[in-house]
Amino acid sequence: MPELPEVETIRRGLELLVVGQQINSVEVLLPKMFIGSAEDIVGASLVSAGRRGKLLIIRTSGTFSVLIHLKMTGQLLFVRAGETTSLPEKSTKVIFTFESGDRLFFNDFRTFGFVQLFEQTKLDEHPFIRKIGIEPLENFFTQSSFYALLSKSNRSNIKAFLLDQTKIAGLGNIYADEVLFAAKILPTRRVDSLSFSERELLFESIRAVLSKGIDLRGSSHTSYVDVSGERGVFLNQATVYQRAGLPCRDCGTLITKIRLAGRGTHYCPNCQK
DNA sequence: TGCCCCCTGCAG
DNA sequence: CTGCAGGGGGCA
Repeated sequence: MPELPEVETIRRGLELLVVGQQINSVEVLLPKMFIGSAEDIVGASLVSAGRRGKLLIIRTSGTFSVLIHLKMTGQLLFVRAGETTSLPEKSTKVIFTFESGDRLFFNDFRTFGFVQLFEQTKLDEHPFIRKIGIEPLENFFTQSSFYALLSKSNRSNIKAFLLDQTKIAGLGNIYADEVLFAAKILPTRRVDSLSFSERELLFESIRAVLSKGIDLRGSSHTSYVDVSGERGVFLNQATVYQRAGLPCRDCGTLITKIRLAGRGTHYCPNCQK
């Protein structure tokens, strides 16, 4: 499931492989997943690949930018002109073909994701972008800004807080569980019960775990791959996610799994307090 | 604030 | 064959 580290890995791939290319055609195979008129970007060149939380924002030389959300099972796959490929396949929903003959395939078997064309001068007014919270790896994500956010959510549990994209952008279920293990905090803890030192360690853990996720090119639990089709290796080092019933890497206690905030939630009942 | 829904593949 | 996987919108 693409979270911040996976989307960032894809963004870097797009920057390397498709930025600078001119769009020759856009083939939409499932209309509900493409918001806007494909012809509006034909002939435009891609000028940058950005990211806000889990949303990719590709700017073009024309009027429209291309927003892409991968949700649960979206993939963006780049194929060079003339390269042998099994694509498109049945999960392929949109195909971008460039002037060079290179192609970018948007695959999504559960069809939760979307591609949307949006006027670039109005991006700040985009209803979804407006709601996205602070970028945890940017410099303006400071301890004081984090504490201010926490103080506005006293009654929620810390796991739900971390998953809320309107507060901190980019954490999903995998990284939320991993962050809480790193911070030695139980996912069920109420925000207002966290001590100052716990808040401090939580702040550091968010940045450390997400950075490590990017370094390891993301998590490939099910369908995540980068634009070159490579899987990420973060989960090889996961401490709790998908490790229910296995011994904690630190203390050997068996990892527990519960359901919280509508998500499978994994933690070490000994290391996390 | 929490639960259901969108949808499909696959584990049990 | 049922239920789980979970990002995010919508609703009570």
